Amino acid sequence: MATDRTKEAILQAAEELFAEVGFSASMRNITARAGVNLAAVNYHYGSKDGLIRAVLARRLQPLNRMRLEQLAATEAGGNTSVESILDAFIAPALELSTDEEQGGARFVRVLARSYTDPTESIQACVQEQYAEVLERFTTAVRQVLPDVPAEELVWRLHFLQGSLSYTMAGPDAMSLIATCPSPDVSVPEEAARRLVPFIAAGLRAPLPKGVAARTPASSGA
Amino acid sequence: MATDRTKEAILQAAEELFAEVGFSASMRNITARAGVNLAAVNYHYGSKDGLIRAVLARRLQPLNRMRLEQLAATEAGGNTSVESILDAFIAPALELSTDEEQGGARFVRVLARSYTDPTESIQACVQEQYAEVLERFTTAVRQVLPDVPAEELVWRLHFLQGSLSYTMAGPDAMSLIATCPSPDVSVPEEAARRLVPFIAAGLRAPLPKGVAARTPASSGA
DNA sequence: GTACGTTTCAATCGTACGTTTGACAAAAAA
DNA sequence: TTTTTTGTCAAACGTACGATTGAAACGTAC
Repeated sequence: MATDRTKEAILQAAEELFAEVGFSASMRNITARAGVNLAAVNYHYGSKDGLIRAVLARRLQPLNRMRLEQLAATEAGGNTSVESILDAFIAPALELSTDEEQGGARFVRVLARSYTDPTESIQACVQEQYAEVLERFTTAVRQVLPDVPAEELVWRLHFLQGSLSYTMAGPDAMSLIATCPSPDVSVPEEAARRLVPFIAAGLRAPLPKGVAARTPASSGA
Repeated sequence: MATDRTKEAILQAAEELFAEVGFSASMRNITARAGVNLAAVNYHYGSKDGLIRAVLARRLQPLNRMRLEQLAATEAGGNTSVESILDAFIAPALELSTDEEQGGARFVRVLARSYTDPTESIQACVQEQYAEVLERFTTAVRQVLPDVPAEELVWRLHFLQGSLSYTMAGPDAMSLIATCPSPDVSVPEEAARRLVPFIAAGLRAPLPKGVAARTPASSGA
């Protein structure tokens, strides 16, 4: 069907422009780049909001599926190190970000933008896609690090999410140093390779004052 | 002068709305909340862009000054732990975020938003304000952790920045878990208290593969 | 009190936005 | 063939935006 090409072209153009200028990219810009009519967006996706959700869901769904699969494979293989669990979370994002046939680094930037965007529907979409993954990984890490309370673990996984999204969000944010060798964020591989040990150490960090450690017996109540 | 009240009211209203709905808040909303005329923004700040920069600069300038002062005091006192340096970076932000007479938690959210905003002038403003602080803290941490290469250190400080901004960006992003006790991000104190040990451990983490450790003698070339 | 720079105000400018419409063609179904 | 569905298209809709204007009100110095 010719309609599939139109729908795909819109997704592609939208993804590109969302990465370049953010979600405020106009539908006129998007449809112009896609080479389709302006009304096609509302016809195929109902609204601009629907388009944004479609752009996110197209990549997030396979990404999160891969994360869960790799986590399951890791657990089945008996590898219960923090690094292997973290790798199951980060590596699929890395693969996606280096696969140009998929969104490539482009979509990772879109994803990062979506995390801090105030728009309600974007937040809802991201949360919906992310909820299951976060829950699964929280319980997985909890088993490996039984001394860390559940609440603290959630915090730390959020710190991971923050570092990941901010780092991927764009070269602009990180090219602010003249005196130091500025890191090249355009290669997500580089970021992930450095991020994993950093986060692994953070997850193992001693608890902050006032947060009670959990003894292996008191996990119930 | 009565003009000071107008200028202040605009800053206040803008800060509030930027925290609530992002920088896309309209000038009509801002001036309506401030109880001033629409044209006052362009009169006092030249443009909406100028207003955004003014909102950021008003808080960032004192904040960064305090960070540098506290860092200098820490170094003068001979306390050269990673935690004390990190504290000099985070604690002033925390104090600002708990001081309701200053921006309070509100501004921290605005600040977090500014980090990931794609708008060029916002990026430029943040980078300008942040450059000196980042450089100073990089060299400070480098002295405490001489084995970590400069480039790696820049990466890790960016991870810190990412975690901080994402965590503060909004309660929405973090209230996505039903099964776990959801963290309360509306209290930045809470976030900072948990963030410091996390980041400190990350800074001390073993280097990723492929990143050569720096021997104390080979720091030159 | 008059003159002058500063600040406020209502009104309006032009532009860009997301969305809708109705005509039209092409394919599918009857 | 007729009917219906599906998709595309140019044009326009109403709204909201940032910015500007010129006149009015203010404070201040002479």
